[in-house]
Order: sequence, then structure tokens, then C-alpha cells
Amino acid sequence: MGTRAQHRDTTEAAILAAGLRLLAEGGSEALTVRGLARELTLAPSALYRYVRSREDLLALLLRHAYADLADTIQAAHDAVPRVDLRGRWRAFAHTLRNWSLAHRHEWLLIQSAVVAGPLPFTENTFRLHLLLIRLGADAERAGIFPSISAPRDEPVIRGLPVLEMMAGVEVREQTMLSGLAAWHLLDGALYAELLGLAGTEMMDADAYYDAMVSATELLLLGPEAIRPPESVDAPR
Amino acid sequence: MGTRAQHRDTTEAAILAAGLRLLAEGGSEALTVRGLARELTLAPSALYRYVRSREDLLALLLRHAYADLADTIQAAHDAVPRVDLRGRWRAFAHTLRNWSLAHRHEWLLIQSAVVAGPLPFTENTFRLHLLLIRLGADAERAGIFPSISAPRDEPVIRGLPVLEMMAGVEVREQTMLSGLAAWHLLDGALYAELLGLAGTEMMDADAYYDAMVSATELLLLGPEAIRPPESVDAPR
DNA sequence: TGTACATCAGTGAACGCGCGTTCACTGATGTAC
DNA sequence: TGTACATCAGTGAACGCGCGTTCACTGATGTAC
Repeated sequence: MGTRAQHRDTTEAAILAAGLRLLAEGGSEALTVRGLARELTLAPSALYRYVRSREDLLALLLRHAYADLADTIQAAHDAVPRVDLRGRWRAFAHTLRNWSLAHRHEWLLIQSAVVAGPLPFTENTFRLHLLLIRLGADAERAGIFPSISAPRDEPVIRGLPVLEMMAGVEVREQTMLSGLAAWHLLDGALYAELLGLAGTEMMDADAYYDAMVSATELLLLGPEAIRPPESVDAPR
Repeated sequence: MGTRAQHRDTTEAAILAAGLRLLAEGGSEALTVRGLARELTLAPSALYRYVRSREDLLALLLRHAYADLADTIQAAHDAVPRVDLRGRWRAFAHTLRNWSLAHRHEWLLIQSAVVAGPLPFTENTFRLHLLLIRLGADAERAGIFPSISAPRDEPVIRGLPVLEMMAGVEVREQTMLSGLAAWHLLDGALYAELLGLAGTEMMDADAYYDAMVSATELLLLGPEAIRPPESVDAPR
């Protein structure tokens, strides 16, 4: 690799790093072309050698965030023995929160569709969905079926067959719906916590999230699977 | 009331109306002092007779949105007979979505904490919390207790006693936690739908939300309370 | 009923700001022969 | 190994833009006596 190519790589890395820094400090609003140039002590125009527009820049960071979140959760999930369904879900839930707290603005970027228009769906976009569907398939194999109401004649999740193909497993629609419901529950709680919505100031945040995770377990595993109170402590 | 006071009232109303229009069309970014002045064919500076700053303007609309949402849900909820616990919850859940779809950007304003700094907590801020706590109290009276895991020694919701006082009823913490979990679940689903997050394009949105509501019922009422599939159709 | 003064809505010009993006340029790195 | 040309990173000035906010002002509405 020549000097030129090397230099380009390090500059691209520097752009990504500085972009994440700006994002972490001031949110997506703070991520401006000129601000980034300042951060890198470059002329603003120089950035246009690496990026087509500000939109592009945001999309770049969005992709990075997606991939990082998916990597982190995947790793934590995969570290749990396959038979430990509850443990796998808890790894998902708690890693989701930990990552989000550590990367607030990246999470908000992912969850806010700040980047307008048709999003660039990368292969990362659905990695967590795939993780979820496989977990659901294993749960079904273990005889766990969610008591969420059955769908009508028409499928609710039209794309389910595609996801099943990608995941290499099949699940009932209800199983997938339960998984998504549980995920929504966590996301809703995280929005509230990260945005400081009304009510959050009166919560013990950690314990509150634990309670929310417990609620998702009720959804996914049913009431008989809820542990007795004294052993509720979730992994950090 | 003199001509002057009358005029002031109508102008204030016009500002609110035009503000909501701008918000509906372009989101909170579109709500600028100059844009609003244009909308009202006024000089930008004229608005400073009615509003201290742009922040103030956003806070004004935020308060309005809060009140409107709470009013709407409250009314729908109160129209259901008190004994019909499921019906009351469904009224909450479906009115929440209907209002949000009809007022996307107002809902996002409420849910995004766009207005920085310490929010002006009005008496509306917790009206839905109070509705929820009363519903929970009635559920307990009917012998329904959520199977969400019990809290530790320390309370998770430190402000619960205050809410109980405001609501004039008492509930177990678990009951409140279940209610909040259910609410988060709906909010999470709404964020996904309104922001067009990954995955939403493959859903039948109405049926999907119905499934999410069904999941919340599982949380709140337990599995034995889930209706058989054929009568699942939710009220619109 | 009339006069003198105070209040207040609205004007229009101006301020300084930071933004995204373009463009002609310089000088260094790479390539072909 | 050396020369001629092409590629490419980065510069610096400039563009037009819309923004929030201030300020001295005008003219109409209200008030006190």
C-alpha cells in the first residue's frame, strides 16, 4: 500500500473518530462539516474529498453505530450457553442498555431516523432481528410459546419469511411478535431514560430497567418462568 | 374586554394555530420565529411582544400538545364503564396511537425533549400517570396482580407516594411498574412506526399495533385474561 | 366631552452568526515510458 | 534512473442562506382628570 492510500485510510479513520467525538459531545446537531473540519484542523472544503455531503457524513456514522451496537450485543449474547434462554435474553437486554448509555447520541442517531429519506439498509440493519428470531426458534424448541394473541388470516409481519430465510430458522408469527414487543418495551424505557422524559427523575434508573427486563421476561417466557424475588439480580 | 385585550387574544390564538401548522408540516425544525412571522404576515420582531424567545415558543406548543393528548386520552378512557378494565386500557392504548398518528410532530415534540433544559412541568405532565395509577388500583381491587418480579428493599419509583397522593389511591409498586412497562411498550412501537425505523416497512401497521396492545394486556392482566383469537378485533 | 399622557402592537432596518457547498489554485505523490 | 504527465489531498476565498434577536420608531388604543 502506497503512502497515498495509507494516508487516506488514516484520514478516514480520523474523520470517523472525530465525528463520533462531536456526536458524543453535542448530538447530531453538533455534527457539522465545518465543526468536523475544525476538529481535524482542516479546511472545510477538504472534507469533500472524503464525503459527498453532510447527509453522507451522518449516514456514515449511522452505519458505524448500527454495526457497533449489533457487534456488542451479538458478542454478549453469544457468550451465553445456548440452552440458557433467559440468560441470552438478559444479555441482549442489558447490553442494549449499557451500550446505549455509553453511546447516547449514537443510539439516538439510530433510533431517530435523523438521516432523512430512504435509509441505507446495510446487512447490519437486521442483525438484531435475526438474533431475536433465532432465540425465538430455540424457545419454541424448548416448548415455550408466547400467549400473545394469535394473528388473523393475513400475516402481520409480511417480511417474516425473508427474515426466516436469512436466519435459517422458522418461527411462529406470535413468537416474533412477542420478541418485537419485548424489544419495544426496552426501547421505550431507554427513550425515556436517555431523553429525560417526564417521570424519569423519580426513578432509580438501574432498578427500574431491571423491572422492565423482568416485564419482558414475563412476555417472552410466561409467568411460570419468573424467578422468585430474592434472586432477581440481573447481570451487569 | 377592550379592543386591545381582544386583539391580543386572537393574535395569541393565531400564533398557536400557525405554530401547530408549521409543526405539522415540517416538524420542530420548521418552527422558527421568522417562519412563524411569515405565516402570520408579521414582522419577525412583532412576535417578541408575545413570546420571549424561540425556546419559549416551543415550550408553548409542547404544553399545548401535552394537554391535548391528555385530554383526548382521558375522554376516551372515561367513556368506558369503570368495571371494564380491559376496555379502559384499550381506550388508552388506541387513543394514544390515533392521536399520535394525527399529530405526529406534536407527539415527537412531547417524546423528544426537544425543548432543552428543565422542562416546565405543568399539571398535565402527569395526568396520564394518574390515569394509569387509578386503573391499576381498580385492577388490584378486582384481584388482578401483575406477575412482574417484586422490587427489592428500596423503592424503584421514589415518587410513587406523591403520585398516589395526587391520584387519591394506593397501589403496589409492581402494579405501577407493570403499567409503565405496558406504556413503554406502546411508546416503543410508536417511535418505530412514526420514525419509520428499520423493520416497520414490512409490517401491517394496524394489525401490528393490535398485537402490541395484546402483548400489553398479557403484561397487565395475565395470560388467563387474553381473549380467544377470533374476537381479538380491537376498537378503533 | 375634551385634553394630555401612558401603554402597547407592530414596523423595518440592522447586527452577527454559522452553516453547506463551490471553485480555481498549489504542491506533493504516483505512474508510464 | 530520469523525465513528463496524471492523480489527488488540501487551501483559502467566496457564494448565498436563514436564523434569532435588538432597537429606535410610528401610530393607534386606553386612561386620568
